[in-house]
Amino acid sequence: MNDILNNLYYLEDSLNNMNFVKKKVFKKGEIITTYIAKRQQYILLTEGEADLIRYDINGNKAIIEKYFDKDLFGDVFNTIYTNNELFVEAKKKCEVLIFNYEDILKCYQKDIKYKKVIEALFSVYTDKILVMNNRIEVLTKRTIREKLLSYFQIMTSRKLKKSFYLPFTYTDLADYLSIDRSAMMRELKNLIDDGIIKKEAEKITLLF
Amino acid sequence: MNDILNNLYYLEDSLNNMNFVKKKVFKKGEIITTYIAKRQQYILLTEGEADLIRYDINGNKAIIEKYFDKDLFGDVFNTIYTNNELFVEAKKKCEVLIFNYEDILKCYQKDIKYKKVIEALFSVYTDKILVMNNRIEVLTKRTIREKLLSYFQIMTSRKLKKSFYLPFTYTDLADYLSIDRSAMMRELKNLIDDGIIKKEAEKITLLF
DNA sequence: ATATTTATGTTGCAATTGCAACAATATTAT
DNA sequence: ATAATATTGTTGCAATTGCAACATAAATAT
Repeated sequence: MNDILNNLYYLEDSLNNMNFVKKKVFKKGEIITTYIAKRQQYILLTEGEADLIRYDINGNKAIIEKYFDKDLFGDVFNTIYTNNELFVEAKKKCEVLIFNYEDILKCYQKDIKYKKVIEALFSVYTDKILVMNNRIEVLTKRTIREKLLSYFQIMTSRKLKKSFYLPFTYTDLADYLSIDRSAMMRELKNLIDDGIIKKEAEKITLLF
Repeated sequence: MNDILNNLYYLEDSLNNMNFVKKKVFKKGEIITTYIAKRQQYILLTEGEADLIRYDINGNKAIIEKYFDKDLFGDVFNTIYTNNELFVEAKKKCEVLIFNYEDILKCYQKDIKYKKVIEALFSVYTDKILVMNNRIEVLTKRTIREKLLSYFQIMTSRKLKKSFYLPFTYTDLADYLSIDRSAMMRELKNLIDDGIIKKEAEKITLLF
């Protein structure tokens, strides 16, 4: 994971020195970008917090992804074969670097020292794929219990310990697992009663 | 979609002319690669059919992905935070080209004409992400009916027509949607009875 | 041509899940 | 400090789903 972060810091530094990269600032509530037109645009969030939002056919708003410091997003990462509106909204004041695919490759052509920039971009793709693989792994589990355990195992397998802190609220966890919150709470209680997990506020410990 | 295919044909041609690319042939049933060690290896399946297989903790075998002509796979595309065994097994006689990430970047450093190779690789990543986005979109739907309709809409939104042919059996569709097959059949019947879809063998037509 | 395997279609029943509705905390805004 | 908002925790009940167990049809192997 540190590799990815290192790459992203390198990416930010490099981008700051490239003349085709635009720096922009958005206030809370402003739309940073939409994914209606495909324009192979990358946006690196250097500071702030933003949500990728989708409105479905029924007009229901859903938060698809959350972006924080050093997150890289753009239409290429969220192509989907539906015509739902997708856009990124600033949740706080946001500072971003905007650039596009063609310019990145051109800069590499001109100067071989930018190899690491290309590598950093590749690592972002790989990381997105990792995150999505994890999500699919969890979502393909049939029952709430299996979904929870699958998620817990992924969270603990990154490190040696059998415990971890939830990176978001229980309400959000239910959203992430795409299950009903109250049903999830009930199943968490079952897992505790069965001696399979321990739960102290946001800290989950696996007992197997 | 044709862009991606063009890119892949270009990739195959280019790879054939690169000295660090190894050509290999596997018989049916042989293991093409395992994903136990992370080695940034890419494998282009030039001919044949292969399955990405995972054994979970209970020893249950699951087919995670299916590969056909011109599919590119490798450990980078299937990183996940669990220690389940992952490997690719040839379902027919397979011809593959094996190469790795470092060599590809090196070759670009030496000769700028390989820009298109890098582009082709990027497009593979983007395509994988598209496929995964679609899968997640469908899997996050709560009910079987919503899952089916979401999948159908993705299938039809690629083209103007309201109908399409299932690319796999109904049994596999249930697996893809991660739902019980009989429950899915029942819900398909409901959708037909409600006049929402038409179903003729593998052909599905949306009536809305 | 026949046997074997795989896929489709159907149904009763039990288990799981989602929904609604609420109380109790905790967090954030003014 | 107080109000407003968001999160957590809980439960009865109805609806959906998965399971098991079939029959039938289609595809594949011998």
